[in-house]
Amino acid sequence: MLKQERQSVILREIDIHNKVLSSDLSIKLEVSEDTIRRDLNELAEQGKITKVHGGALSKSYHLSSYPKSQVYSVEKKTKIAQKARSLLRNGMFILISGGTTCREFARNLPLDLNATIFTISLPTAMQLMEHPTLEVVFLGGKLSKNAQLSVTGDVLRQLSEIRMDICFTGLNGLDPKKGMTDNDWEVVQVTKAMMQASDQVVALTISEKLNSNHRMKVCNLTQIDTLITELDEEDDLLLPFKQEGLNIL
Amino acid sequence: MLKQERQSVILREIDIHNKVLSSDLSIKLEVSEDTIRRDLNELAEQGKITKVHGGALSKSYHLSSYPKSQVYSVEKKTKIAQKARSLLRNGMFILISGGTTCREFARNLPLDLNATIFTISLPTAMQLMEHPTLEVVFLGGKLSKNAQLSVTGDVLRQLSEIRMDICFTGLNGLDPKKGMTDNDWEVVQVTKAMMQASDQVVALTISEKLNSNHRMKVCNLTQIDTLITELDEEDDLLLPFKQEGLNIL
DNA sequence: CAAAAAAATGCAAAATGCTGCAACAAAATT
DNA sequence: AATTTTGTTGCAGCATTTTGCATTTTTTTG
Repeated sequence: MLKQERQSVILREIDIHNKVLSSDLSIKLEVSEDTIRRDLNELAEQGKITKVHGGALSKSYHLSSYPKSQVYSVEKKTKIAQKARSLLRNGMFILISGGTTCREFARNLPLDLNATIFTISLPTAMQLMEHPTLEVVFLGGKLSKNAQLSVTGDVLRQLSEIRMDICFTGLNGLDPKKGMTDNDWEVVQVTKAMMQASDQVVALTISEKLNSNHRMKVCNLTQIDTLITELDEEDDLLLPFKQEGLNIL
Repeated sequence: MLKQERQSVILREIDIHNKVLSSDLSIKLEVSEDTIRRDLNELAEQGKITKVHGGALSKSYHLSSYPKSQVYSVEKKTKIAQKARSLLRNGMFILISGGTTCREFARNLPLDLNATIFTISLPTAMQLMEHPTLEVVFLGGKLSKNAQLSVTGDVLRQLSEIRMDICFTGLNGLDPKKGMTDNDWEVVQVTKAMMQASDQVVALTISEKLNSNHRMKVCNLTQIDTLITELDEEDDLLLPFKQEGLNIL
């Protein structure tokens, strides 16, 4: 086996498992550990991996700066939640997605609301469990660790089989021209499906996320019915969205 | 396990819980406490954590986020969780149900376990999301407010369509003659289905629940393979169960 | 203050890494 | 074709790192 072959095997291995052990590779590739070490040194010099005692790690393996998930801008989100309450009616079938804004909304639902709420987000579901009267249905599937919501498996099928009155969704970026955008592919897919499943789509977002863009497109503005931010209805920032036909609260 | 991996795991733990105990980490990571102490010292020197007597704390927040107080008999349940670890293997498909004992089990899973875990319990799922390597699948459905788990709808069907290696379930009453009993009809149904779906059934319970009975029957003792309590294997309380053929841990 | 828990220290065993060297193969040169 | 050059590999010997254990010291707790 050629050196390059070996090294690409090593890189692939690291890509998959985030780590390799010299001893494992030695056996698997049938060369001495010295050779493996030399390979690892070369790859490390090229900056492709991080060499450590006993093997090597993927460069992206540094969870050290793991972003702490805390709810920021709580006041704004509470304000949004309170505006959104005006859209609720007893007997509705409501879809609520994930994110801290939706969670805040879930926390602020009227205590006397009688409705059936579907969700795909674990934290949102936990929040909804505290409500006295709501029926809560969780649409299950494989859970994404980042977003803490169901992203694959049955979710898309399940969403295609239900019809909801209204869908409340958070978002990452909203632009008058480019529409709603996000940077997590799985989240994009499932958000699209949620919108499809609902008669009415309501976007909840703090104003910071207006006029910002991300890699992947979720939908055009035309697919959103109502936009709720913490801003006053007449705020200039909202004008472009109003002109595109969105209902602003 | 490589040193760097271990340290990443430690950092992650601290990020999530804001604190770690050397003794916990020693057990979870299967190294001596000396090694853990050395790791903590290194991380502290790098300024990433704050070392304290008995473990370490996050630099930013000095309060624990995990409401241990809500779980009663934590020590017993931790002991059970640790015994249960011996049944786990990499690559397994594992079903974990709800209840505080199961949650404690979920909290104590080995940090290097690679497995796919299915659950129907919201709190268990939340706990599992904190694990670095596990795949987590939530079996959705209408959520029971009492038990905080999926009880109807698709759950029973979904459970009938999968085959798990092992099922860990908590329980409310276990009697040598009357078998496993509970007092929530929906929970009984879904527990039955979970047992059906698994090759092996493991019951986790604190000893208080032994020899107590409830209204509805879940199953006979013969349908349980292993019983794990906080008691010593030789405890007299366990004798009747051993005689019925249960494997005791 | 005394007992228990945790930490520090020193030490030894094991694992891993490094260096120089020789064997060998492939490519380049004469 | 023969020789030189270059690169790769495995090995032996030595250095370094890591880890666990025994012992002593420090801290915590009642």
